[in-house]
Amino acid sequence: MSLRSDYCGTLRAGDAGRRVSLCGWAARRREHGEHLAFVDLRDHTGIVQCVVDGAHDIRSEFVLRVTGTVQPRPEGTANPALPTGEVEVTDCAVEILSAAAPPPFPITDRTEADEVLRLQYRYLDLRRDRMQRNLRLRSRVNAALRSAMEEQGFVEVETPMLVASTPEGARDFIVPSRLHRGSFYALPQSPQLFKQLLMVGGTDRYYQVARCLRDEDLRGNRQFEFMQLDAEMAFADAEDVMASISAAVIGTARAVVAEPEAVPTVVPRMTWHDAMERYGTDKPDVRFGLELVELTDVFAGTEFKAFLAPCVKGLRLPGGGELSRSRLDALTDQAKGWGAKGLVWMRVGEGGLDSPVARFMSDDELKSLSSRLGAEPGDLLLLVADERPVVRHVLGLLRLELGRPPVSEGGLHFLWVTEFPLFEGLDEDGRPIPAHHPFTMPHPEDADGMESDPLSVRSLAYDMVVNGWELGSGSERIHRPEMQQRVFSLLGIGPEEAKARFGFLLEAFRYGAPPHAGFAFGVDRLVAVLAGEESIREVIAFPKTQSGTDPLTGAPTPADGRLLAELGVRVVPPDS
RNA sequence: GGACCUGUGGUGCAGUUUGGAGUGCACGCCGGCCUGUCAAGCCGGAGGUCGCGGGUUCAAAUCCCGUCAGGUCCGCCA
Repeated sequence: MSLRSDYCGTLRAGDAGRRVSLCGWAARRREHGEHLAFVDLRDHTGIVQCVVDGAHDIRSEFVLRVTGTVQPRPEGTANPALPTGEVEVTDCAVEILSAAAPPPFPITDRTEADEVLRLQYRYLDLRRDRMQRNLRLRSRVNAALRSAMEEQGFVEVETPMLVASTPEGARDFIVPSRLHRGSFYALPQSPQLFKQLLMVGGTDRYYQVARCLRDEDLRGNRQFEFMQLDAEMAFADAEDVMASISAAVIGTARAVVAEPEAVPTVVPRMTWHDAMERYGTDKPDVRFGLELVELTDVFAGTEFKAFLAPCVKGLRLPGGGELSRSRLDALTDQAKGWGAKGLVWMRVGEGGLDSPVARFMSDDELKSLSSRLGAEPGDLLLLVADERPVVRHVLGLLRLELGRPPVSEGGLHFLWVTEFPLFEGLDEDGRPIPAHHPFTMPHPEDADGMESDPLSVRSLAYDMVVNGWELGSGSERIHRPEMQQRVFSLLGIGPEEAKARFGFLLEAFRYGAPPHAGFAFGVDRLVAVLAGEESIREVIAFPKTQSGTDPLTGAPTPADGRLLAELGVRVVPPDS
């Protein structure tokens, strides 16, 4: 007989009478004297109660094989809290497969141990229901994504991990070459250039569940290494890509969530401009209101000097009049930290607005700002005046601070943000800075003004957002040398530099590049949102801490001196 | 690079504002009792560098300075 006949959590009343062999960990032990004890045996499917004659040698987390008979529990002893609660395993022979030291923290979802401790003993942390659920959800998401892409005729092609460093974008992780001393590989930030080469290579529809690496500061939803569903389509435009990606993401979400019918079938769209004006961010969380309201015109001729600014916006927090003065001061400090010169707050009372600055404003101004914001007694109004980008940024962050629900609440609100600007600003030399990468196609309606008014040119780039998280982004690519040349010259990239940086791609494009467009989105983030987790660390088996260390393995570690010598690498010690 | 929060037996917390004996709660651990429990119960016990270093003080978990680790966020992430 094999070690195991059934999984612990699967036994039901219908199994009564069966002789079974179960394997798992001793989750709990309840002794009732020498000859009766209950052992809760746990595996990834759940827990089942085993009735044993003496359990004194069994300790928490011992690995057991229990052979016994499934029986209905005696009248009145069923446990409705357990899926297996109507049965128990009796007449048990218990075999201790492995003893176990007491775990450093309880293996239960009931309490949450410190995260460093969890990471240090990740193999114990992973035994918990929550983590098993998350790992299995992730596996199903990967499978569903792959099958959605395959069904649409996409072909998975693997691209190299050791690639040439290109100076754009994030900081590269680099790997020294032993055979070419002094030269380095970079680990890929994304397969961007390779997938465009695959388009030239006639692949037509490419996808890859690809590991990407970026040496930038970590966050709750950012790790050094992360997984992207990367895709590119030949003879396709932005619409084709958005349709394919929407189908894959919606299909996947519906395949794995508890209530598939609650997942919207269509992904709504919002322009970048709308998102910035109404939500102050390019990844709006549309699950709640608190939208930003335009007030610039209200204060066009105001006596209140601070509001004689290029932009004034406000938001209304219903019922926010309750906020204490110290909380308002804290919000003001926060707003200043985010770059605002100040924050104007107004409590809406029955008789009017209560605010330290109300007396500097005319009755007309107070009246129109109230009606514009829809102020009701008991509300709090928050106003910021500054350059437009600052106002959006600060109020956008305040909005999240005051209203953002946990990521698991309010359902899944997917959103396409479209018509991103091609350039995000000007550098010191007055040259435009690309918002995406330099192969992004300008919006055809705006391309004429590219040289005269670059900052007003939209691009054919689009982001997918869910519940305020940027899931991923993509664009239609430039495939014609003339257009690529125009963008490069705007960016001040001469032919020599272009050749040095992307020569192989430009060379490839000389040999017949199909029009193409693509997308890439973060699988870790999608899984986290689907799992209702605020941090992608909860859906990664072995993540790193915010400072990029792994408490389990101790990575990163100093390199062996002989190895360094072989690579021709010398370490400069940190300043002492 | 910056702001804020956290660090107290194995675990999760309280104690820190207003300095006065390592004081408390729950879990776990060890031993004993217990034949229907299921977060079992009862009795007993062990277990502490209050993150670390310095300072103030008669006296520091508590106040001050520094530092380390972790987290959240801003910057950064084409």
